[in-house]
Amino acid sequence: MNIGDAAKATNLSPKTIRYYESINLVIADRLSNGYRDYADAHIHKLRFVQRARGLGFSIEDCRALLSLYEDRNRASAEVKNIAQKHLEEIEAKINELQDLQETLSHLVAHCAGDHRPDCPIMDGLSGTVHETAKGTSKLH
Amino acid sequence: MNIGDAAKATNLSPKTIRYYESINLVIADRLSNGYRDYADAHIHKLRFVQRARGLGFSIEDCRALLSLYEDRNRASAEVKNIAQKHLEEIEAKINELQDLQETLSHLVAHCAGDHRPDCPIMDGLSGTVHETAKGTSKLH
DNA sequence: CATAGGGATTCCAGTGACTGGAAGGTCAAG
DNA sequence: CTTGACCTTCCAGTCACTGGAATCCCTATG
Repeated sequence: MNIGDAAKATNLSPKTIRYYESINLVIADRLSNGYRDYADAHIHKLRFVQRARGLGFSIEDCRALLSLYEDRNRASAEVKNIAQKHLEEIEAKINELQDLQETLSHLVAHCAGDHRPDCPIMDGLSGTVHETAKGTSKLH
Repeated sequence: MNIGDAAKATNLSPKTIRYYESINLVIADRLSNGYRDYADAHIHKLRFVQRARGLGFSIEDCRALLSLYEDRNRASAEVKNIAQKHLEEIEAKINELQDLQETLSHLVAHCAGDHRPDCPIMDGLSGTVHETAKGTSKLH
């Protein structure tokens, strides 16, 4: 199975599959013409990574999860540990974004949004206005 | 005022301030020795950008907002438009993350997390298990 | 006056996870 | 034999910085 078919089978792009190989995540065999060759085991690994990425795991998490996936003697505790950490990061980010949402939606709600220059959003950004007791939020 | 003091006054790093200048966002004057020189107007702009970034606006949004900030004849509608779009992106991302959180927290909750290899998280990632009717989520 | 330090300057490279595009090799069909 | 669809590699760009190297400038002290 060549890379195009592997792409269809995994819902990844050929580019992404080549990228995964370049970082030694999933390495295909090669045919005599230099083309990559994908067997079922490769497809399973790629689909595994595709799902893990879809759940927001980083590539390094995927690498760790993949090696646990291949390990018949793994402890589920190791898997759970990775997933738990990731879940906490997601929850932290949700909280961050909800804070931003709250601040922004208030500003937006109070802006007339007409031809006049007066604008509570601008006032908020320029510090004209008393800040809410949040501390400056940082994304990422 | 040189860049170190400007950094303290704006809660940005000198690196970041130089970066902002390199992308023509906030351009300082120069002293005869080549040092950047920051006047009050520069500091106000930098603080404005710092707050906007803190609310998650992209640099390009900041650029647009800054030019509206400087425009005495702006229409608040333009500001609101930018903020509204950004707010919608934030809300979309919150929804995405909440979907992930739900899926992940279920998987994590059902994993024993002990020395045994059996693991519902792994089952979920390997596609062993029936998927919930969500469609594959994509992060960005 | 030499020197030591703490600034400042520029430029290059790296981050994460791809994606786009160029230049070229391979294969099956007509 | 040509066409077109595929494959290969490599380089560059994304976003918003951040780290680090090499060099320069300013002030204070011995």
